[in-house]
Amino acid sequence: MTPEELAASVLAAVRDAVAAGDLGLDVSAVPTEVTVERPRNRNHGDYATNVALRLAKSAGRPPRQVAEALAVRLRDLPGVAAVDVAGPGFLNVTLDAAAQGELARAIVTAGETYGRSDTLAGQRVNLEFISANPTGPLHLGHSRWAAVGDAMARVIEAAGAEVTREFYVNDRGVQMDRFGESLMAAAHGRPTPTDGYHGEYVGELAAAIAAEHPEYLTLPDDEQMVAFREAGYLLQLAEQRAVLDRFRTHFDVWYSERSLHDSDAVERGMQRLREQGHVYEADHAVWLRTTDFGDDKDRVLVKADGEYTYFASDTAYYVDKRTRGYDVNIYLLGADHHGYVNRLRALAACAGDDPDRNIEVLIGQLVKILRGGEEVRLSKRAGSIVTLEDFAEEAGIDAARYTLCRYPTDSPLTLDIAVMTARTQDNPVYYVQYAHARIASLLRNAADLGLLPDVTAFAPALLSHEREGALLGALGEFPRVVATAAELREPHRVARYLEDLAGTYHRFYDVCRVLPQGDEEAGPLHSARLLLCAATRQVLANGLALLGVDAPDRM
RNA sequence: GCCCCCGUAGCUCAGGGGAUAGAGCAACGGUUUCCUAAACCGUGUGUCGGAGGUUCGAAUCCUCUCGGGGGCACCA
Repeated sequence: MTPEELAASVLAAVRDAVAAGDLGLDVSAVPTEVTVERPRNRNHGDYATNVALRLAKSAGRPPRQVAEALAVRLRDLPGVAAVDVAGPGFLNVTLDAAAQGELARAIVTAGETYGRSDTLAGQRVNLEFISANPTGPLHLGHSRWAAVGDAMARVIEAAGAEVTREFYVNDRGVQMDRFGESLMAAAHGRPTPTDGYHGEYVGELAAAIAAEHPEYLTLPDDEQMVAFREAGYLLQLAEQRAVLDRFRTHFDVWYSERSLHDSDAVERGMQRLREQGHVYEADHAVWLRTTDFGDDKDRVLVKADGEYTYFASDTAYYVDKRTRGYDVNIYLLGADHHGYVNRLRALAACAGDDPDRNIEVLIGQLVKILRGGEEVRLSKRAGSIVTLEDFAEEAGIDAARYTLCRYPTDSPLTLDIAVMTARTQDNPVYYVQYAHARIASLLRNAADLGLLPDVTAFAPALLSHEREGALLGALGEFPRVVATAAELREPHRVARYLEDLAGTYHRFYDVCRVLPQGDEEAGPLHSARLLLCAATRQVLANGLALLGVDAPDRM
């Protein structure tokens, strides 16, 4: 029996009790769902629900009395061994071993689909992340979004939504020109202009472009800057894609800011806002009255000189996403962009949308990096940067992705490069991967003995050991963990769950011998445990896949 | 000045109203004739920054406050 099935049964018991008049409640007071959780303390049964405590007030009865009325009904359920009323009014449910053990069969049968749900079914989600300027290499800050954003996309998909991963290419504006000027200066051996880009990559890029196109060097300055800018842009963009590709983060859409302007998307976006009545002119500029929706000041769309602002691009881009049919538009931004939250939400409202439903701006705190106890500053312009490429190579892709994914993004992350690289054996990713490899090895050994996990010849009631119960309980949590991670946009929950599951497995393994020893004949318990191991391997693999981390068969 | 994030064990951090607040690391000690010891077991630590409030119940929600970090543009 899965926790979901039990929750449904508890809900049915509530309905039944209400219908029978046992709770003094009207049918309308029946909750739409009840929570069934695994108590930390095993003395509190396999599952516990607080539904009686929640209903007590409106029922006007002591919680324990409500609980008793429900307990009577739950005790009759097939698979339920015991129901106790405990503490202030908790219902503690103990399953019989067979009902619990059935889960192993269900998981092995479901295979790669175990953990998926329809929690977010029907939603079309656009998930935008990284969106770095194509003016330099991706750095460690981008790495966090590369890992988290990709995992988030996988998790949301697992919950049944349709997800488009999108990278917005900021290929227009002043920064691009500064980039072009910096390349041109470097190609001539001149010092980097004020506000230009530093760093070795600028010189390397300039040299590569000059070698490929020596004729650029004799162009008039204006044309030359453009030539260098465009060549540098294409090279940088290609490099970013290649680096992300190796990091296993793939985008469905690379959306160019220029293309917004080349099409009539910007004008269409403006039109949409005008129709909604939030656009006005003042001081020769065109403004959007974002203060109508909680922004602390209005924003300029068209500057007095007639140029569109970056915010105008944002507006057009948002409207374009909506036009492409995305109900939920998620922006994963760094903390340095947190000032954008209100204006983006206001923008959605100005476009006539619901900012609580159509747009979600998630702010991720920045990553600090320590090297030798000193903070390494990250800046494309400063030149002293840890690139995504270097980081992934130094730490390994699995360790890099996993480490970046296992923390909530609203907490600042401090990574010591030395810890990531020199002490990799302490990294939780290896703990989880090791559990997978251990089971894979066990399954190989079993196959050598002619034993294969078999869902047809499976005796679930034999899985009655305490550690088997703990393991089954942990396995049953997986679908809810994934669904919650998807709803809250918190993929780190999957990582934390896997660490817990790996530990639970290791403790099971330590006590419960799976394969026959010596000349011992293989019996039903061996088979049952083997299937339990196969189920665990499946969940570990499914979970690691959600994080984009390998599940190795050997370590 | 206004806004956002954080404050939990010696360190790094989990804990989206539930029962006695957890894990890893670090320290000390133990476990292997047989399935991967990258594992497991044991020993100790907490004014959950502080003060109020909400309620059957608060680390969790609300208000205030202290401390740390980040952000404010007709820049991108």
